[in-house]
Amino acid sequence: MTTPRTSTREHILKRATALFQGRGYNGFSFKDISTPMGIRNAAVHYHFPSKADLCTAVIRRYSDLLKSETREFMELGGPARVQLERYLAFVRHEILDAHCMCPLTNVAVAMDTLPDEIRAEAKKLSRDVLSYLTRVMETGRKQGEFQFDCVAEQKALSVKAALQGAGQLARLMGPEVVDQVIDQIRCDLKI
Amino acid sequence: MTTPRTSTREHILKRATALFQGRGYNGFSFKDISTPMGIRNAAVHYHFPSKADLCTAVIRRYSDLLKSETREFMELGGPARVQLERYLAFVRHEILDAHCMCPLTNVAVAMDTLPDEIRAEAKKLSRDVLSYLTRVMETGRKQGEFQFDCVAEQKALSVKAALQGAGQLARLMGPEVVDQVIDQIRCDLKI
DNA sequence: AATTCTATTTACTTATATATAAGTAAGTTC
DNA sequence: GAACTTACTTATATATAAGTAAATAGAATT
Repeated sequence: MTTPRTSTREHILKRATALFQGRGYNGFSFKDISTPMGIRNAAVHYHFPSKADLCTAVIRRYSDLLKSETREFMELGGPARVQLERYLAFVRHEILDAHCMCPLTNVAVAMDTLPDEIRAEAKKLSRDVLSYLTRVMETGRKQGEFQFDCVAEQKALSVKAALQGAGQLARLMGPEVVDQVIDQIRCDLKI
Repeated sequence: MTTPRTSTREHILKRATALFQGRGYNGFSFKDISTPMGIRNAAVHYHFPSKADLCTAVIRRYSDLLKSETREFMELGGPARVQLERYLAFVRHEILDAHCMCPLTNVAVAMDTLPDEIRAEAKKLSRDVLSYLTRVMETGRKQGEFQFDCVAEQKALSVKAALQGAGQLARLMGPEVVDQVIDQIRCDLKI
């Protein structure tokens, strides 16, 4: 072959991401990855011995992406509003352009059918996302950018929950749902 | 057998409901229903020819349950706060006691892998739930029970989205999440 | 008492899943 | 240029899925 070998692994990971986030753990098979790529199932197994390995890598990758998106703020601070908008744009893109759910949704749904590794990786991700959003909320309130009662952690949790739900309702009721929920989040924060 | 035959169908439906809402469409098989019931797969197929039929019935059943829970209010009106609390208690029970997701979540996640019938049934359900919640929000605001800006429909959508998300995050982060999100919903409505 | 209907089992089929073993061509290292 | 590694392939094992056809047991009907 003349194609550079190193890209195959990354290519598999990209397809697996789209499938895992798009259909859930039990909604796709190795064939859905290998056939469109023009390779064999066994080639996928070569790079990722088991489906658990593959999906763990998918979640870890998502986690890394999120960390690199948020690192700046976590280290330097800055306006919370900008950070929130950045996060909302990221979620919006995932739902509307990539037609993907948050991995947390897919893990939660199939929870009882999943290997431990995947559950653990998703729990880690959920803590990271929530601690990030909590800090955004805290900072935003302290700097007078947002207004809300109750604990910042609880507000962050509710925002995350609403966004996950929005992704699901969008599939059933249409894409406009996403912007409506995002708008309501802003509205409830008095932005 | 001496067991009354008419109950088998209902028993299947109950197990299928727990499995569908608990693991998603692609997360269970006929065996998961038949084996614990001490019957054969074929017996399940007798009552529900295909998995699509079975799951459509599950969603329809949920829909009927919801309708009977909400009919009173939709016909007679009354305090919106009472209705909202009733709905919240229903959702809370589903998540914490039955360990079930909303069927809308499970349909949305597996959307691309599902037969049309199921999708159609879920779309119907989503319209029903949203029109009910929208009316609760409208009535609540009109009667001065709730306070919120923006359109009632949008508020209803956001509440529903947050509750769906809460069910997912609860599996990853613990059951307390549900009450936190519910509390925030009340808080944002100034209840 | 014979017949018919209902619910169910037995015994399959077809399809697909994840995974592994064994082999190989091409590149890489010493 | 021999040994080794990378990135695959073919072939196959094992299991599980959804679904069906035919036989049958018990209940209800005539």
